[in-house]
Amino acid sequence: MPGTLDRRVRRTRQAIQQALVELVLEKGYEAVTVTDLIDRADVGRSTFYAHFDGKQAVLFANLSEIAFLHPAASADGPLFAFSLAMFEHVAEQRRLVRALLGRRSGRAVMAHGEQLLQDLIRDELLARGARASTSLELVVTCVVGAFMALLSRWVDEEITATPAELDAVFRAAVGPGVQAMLAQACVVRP
Amino acid sequence: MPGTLDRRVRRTRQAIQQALVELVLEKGYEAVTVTDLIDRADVGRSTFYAHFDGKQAVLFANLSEIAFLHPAASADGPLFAFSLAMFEHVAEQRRLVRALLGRRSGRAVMAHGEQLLQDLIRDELLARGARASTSLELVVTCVVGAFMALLSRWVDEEITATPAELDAVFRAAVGPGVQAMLAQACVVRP
DNA sequence: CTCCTCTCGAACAACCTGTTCAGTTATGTA
DNA sequence: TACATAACTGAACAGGTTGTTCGAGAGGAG
Repeated sequence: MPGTLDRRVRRTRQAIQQALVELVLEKGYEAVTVTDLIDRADVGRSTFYAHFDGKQAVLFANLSEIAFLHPAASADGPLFAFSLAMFEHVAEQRRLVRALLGRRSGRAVMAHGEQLLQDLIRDELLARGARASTSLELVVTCVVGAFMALLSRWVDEEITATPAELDAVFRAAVGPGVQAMLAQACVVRP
Repeated sequence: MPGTLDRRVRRTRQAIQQALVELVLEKGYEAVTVTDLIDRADVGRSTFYAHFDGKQAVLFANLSEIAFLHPAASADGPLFAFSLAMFEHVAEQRRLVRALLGRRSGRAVMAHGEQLLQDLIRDELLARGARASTSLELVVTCVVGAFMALLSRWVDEEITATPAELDAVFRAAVGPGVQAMLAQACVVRP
């Protein structure tokens, strides 16, 4: 009995979450209605609202199940080592990620993803000797923006590339600048 | 008679566009309804639909009136010279830009803004000797992402900084990486 | 001043949301 | 297996939104 949950509950939630992914891929997030969702999932209206507050809640439920979006920051190894691994994981589940984070999904999810990445990158820079400041926050924002933009256009298939290529460009683009700033920050430190 | 338009038409459109800005700032784009809009603008429902297809059309109409979002690419001067000017213009009209491009607005507008910037930056890199390729497209995406992220968080007042500071961080973050790639590209060229 | 365009305002069907409730399953367990 | 319970059904509901229609009236252009 996985998750100590009633089998019916598992089945229902699974059906709804699956339906959302399909529908987002077909019509885009905005166009999906709760009615669409319960029709596709073949679930009663009242049942739906017993499990979720609305379609956005389903979206977040799906998002939180993507484990590789929560890696830990590291001070060792190359800068932004998370990048390649993340692109590779995304490649494996491109369909799902596309529905959740792609152009056709909602803005709230995008913001959620950015938040995760923001914390991750800030931690890594702090671990590498940067000191907390407005300036650091700005740099983190740049790096997050660059990565998310790459990810977005990739899953939406506006650009074709391998995870390795994406990783290479990402680090080539922001790496040197960030490295230079880190060097400065280290000089300032004792 | 500016714009060869009936004064009533001018008044109506102006009222509606103004109302959208106010309402987006108050409630966020998603929450604004056409009914809100016509109440605030004090305009008949049928009148509204005589001018716009829906609230998104109003948003785009507003967006297209922001002239400084359409600068020209240049091959002279420092890399990404548009940056400082753009941040300064935005600072002057922060309220408007926030309503249009901020976190509380719609995703479609964001995409529109990204598209403009994408063309601008690609042109600049091409003018500086880069050759068209998938790789260039990836780099452009990174730069656009970094800039838009900075802009977004700034107008939403998640971070406090002067245009000069933003410009400095933006160019420090992506400048070195892009310069390095341009240098490589130039070696390859005749 | 006159004509023509624009606006008004109400009314409309169609859709979506979120809630309720009585009746019907399906589950986990004793 | 039998049963108490939790979950699901399905329909109905009020409240809100959208986009359209129409005749009457007001305002501008010439």
